[in-house]
Amino acid sequence: MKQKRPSIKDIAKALNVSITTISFVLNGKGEERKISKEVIKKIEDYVEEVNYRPNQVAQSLRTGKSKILVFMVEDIGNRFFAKIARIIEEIAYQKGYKVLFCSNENNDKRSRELIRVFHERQVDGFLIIPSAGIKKDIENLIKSDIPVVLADRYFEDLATHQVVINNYEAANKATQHLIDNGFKHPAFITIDTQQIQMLDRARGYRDAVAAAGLQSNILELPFETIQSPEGKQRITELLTGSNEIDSVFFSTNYLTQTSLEIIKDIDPKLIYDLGIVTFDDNEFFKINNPSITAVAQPLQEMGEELMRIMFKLLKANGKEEVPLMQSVLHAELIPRDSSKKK
Amino acid sequence: MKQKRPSIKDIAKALNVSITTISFVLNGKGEERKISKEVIKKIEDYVEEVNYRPNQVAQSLRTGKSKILVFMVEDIGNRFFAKIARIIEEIAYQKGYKVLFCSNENNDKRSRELIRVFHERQVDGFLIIPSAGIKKDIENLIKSDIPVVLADRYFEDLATHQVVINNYEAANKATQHLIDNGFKHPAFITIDTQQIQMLDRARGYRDAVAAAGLQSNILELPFETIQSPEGKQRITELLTGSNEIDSVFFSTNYLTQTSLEIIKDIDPKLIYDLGIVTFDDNEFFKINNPSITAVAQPLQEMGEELMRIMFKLLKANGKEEVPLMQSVLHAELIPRDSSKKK
DNA sequence: CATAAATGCTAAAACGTTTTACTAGTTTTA
DNA sequence: TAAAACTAGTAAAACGTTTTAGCATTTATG
Repeated sequence: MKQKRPSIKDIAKALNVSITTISFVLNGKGEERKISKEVIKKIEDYVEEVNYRPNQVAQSLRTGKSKILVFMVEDIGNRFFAKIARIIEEIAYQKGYKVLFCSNENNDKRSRELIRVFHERQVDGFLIIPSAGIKKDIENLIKSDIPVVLADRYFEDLATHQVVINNYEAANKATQHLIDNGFKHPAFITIDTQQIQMLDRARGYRDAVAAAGLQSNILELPFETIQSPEGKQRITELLTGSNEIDSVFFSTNYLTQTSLEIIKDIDPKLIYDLGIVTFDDNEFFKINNPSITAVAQPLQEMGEELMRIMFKLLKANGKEEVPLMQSVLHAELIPRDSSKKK
Repeated sequence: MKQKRPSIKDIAKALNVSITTISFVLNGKGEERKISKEVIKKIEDYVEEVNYRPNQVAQSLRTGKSKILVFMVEDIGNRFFAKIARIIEEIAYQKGYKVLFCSNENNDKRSRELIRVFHERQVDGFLIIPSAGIKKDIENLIKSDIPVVLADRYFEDLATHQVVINNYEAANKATQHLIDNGFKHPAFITIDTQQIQMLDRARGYRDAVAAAGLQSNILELPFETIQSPEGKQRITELLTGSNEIDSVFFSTNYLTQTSLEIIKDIDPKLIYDLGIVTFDDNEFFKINNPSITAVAQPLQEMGEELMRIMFKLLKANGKEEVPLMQSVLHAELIPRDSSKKK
């Protein structure tokens, strides 16, 4: 038979003390509240014996804290986000927090909905990789005094705690790397978005080709079309068209993935001729033939930094004013075979 | 200024009705409880106006339901689990449930800890990819009348609701496929575990080589050593040793990943000679040179089936007896270049 | 020796819901 | 026309905690 978990009340009855006393003891305030050693011992022993665990829902209702954080990403099925998620989970658990993950599909409506739902659920903090159009919502969230840390991207003229990488510099170097290796016509394939990290990467590319006196060649694909025939068509056109592209820099992992497929479809040998650099590293890029040069984001560091900031905010507890915490981490170019001039 | 969210009590005061009435109306019991049209309208309008949202924590405390499910996997950073997670998340959200993901690292102690923590948090159901030694804990969990569905693996002589694939058959066919393609010495690399899905895969392999009158050659690596020099050493030995291995069947994705690296290290050309088949597909296997033959698990279907069962259990609500629901889905062999005899 | 302070505890309110049991008035039934 | 049944609600308990305010005793202080 399923038997009810003991509550603080049951313990009180069994030990003939008040629930107040028990609560104090359980929360380590026994000494402070001058509860005698014997009573403390008695309570602790009994709690141990019946394996009492406080009901966290009741605690949440009373204290307004849930010990739950939310990590909102584009797609938890995507390696980049999943890896960070794993790191965040680990750190959170060590501190007694749980993490709810959710995917916004880069969609503003969905982001809004998710923020609303979790706000209602009294989560203690938000770690958000925001879609482009939810600046207002983020602002409101922050106004309601709940800890919010943005990752990967941010909003211009909205002061937020955030952890990003040096996108401009990294993209600039990556393009430079292609140029240094003798490529004369590096193209840039990216998604059509106003997200700042993508704009920065594009700027990095443009400045690098301009500095080298080369011509810039950018293909911007709408997010939705990437997997579609239309998107594939446009990539194919760029690669086989009349302009003499000799190398490509991809702004993000899923573009690379799709494009590598297309490149293989066009001609299995093409990949040996084309210079390739991609944003976001992947175990398989190392294995691939040829191995793929990548800009590796410091996932571990990003997760740690995000949580460091989050815990600072949680500690401050909306009481004291905290200075803005904004970290810019460094992504590292990992040169491999795909960017060597053949 | 941060202002308190309105509670049901505030509404009651504003409209001069009782909180009971409001609760009934909000829960769609207005008609049933004979609340007049006017009052219903009045309440609904006001609720809309002040954008009232019930406090879910309070609801949980009162009803004992949290509308939160847990999906426990080995490692949420692993593609296989992350993809299923995404599918589960999607279905859950549609039904108003949230999903907490957690990684047990294939570790019993950690699994236990996680189960305990979430049980305390009153989650409504568990979707679990269990580590090998937590049979007892799963049993207890089920006894406490909370919905539990296992995925990917199960326990012998413990009747659980579960969704698995036809591991034996799939492994058998995969090995057969190598043999059919002319490989005479297929090896099997797997992890050293008592997990049933791995044992089934091993059986599938053994039976296939035996049926063909070939010799079986199995390398079992402890889970912890896979990324370590020791593990790499043993894989290297198998591949370069005196026994004339001409092909390998990998039992799981992370083994393949590590091994492909090793193969590349041994000799970049080796991969073109070696026959390779792996369990678990990956976007990059299609792209790889040569493309890698894989046994693809039906992720979408697995997620859907898991949730179908979970919702059945949630609906039954521990009241009515539900028949055991056990699904065996079919993994599909996707032949690619790596298993063609050269 | 009277008062003040410290000691060791407890009663009860509060968090925001759901739900059971009830009520006062109106309508129907026999 | 008295009793039964219905209508349109409401009061209050309960879920399991935390926390404020307070209450007897005992000990210290002047």
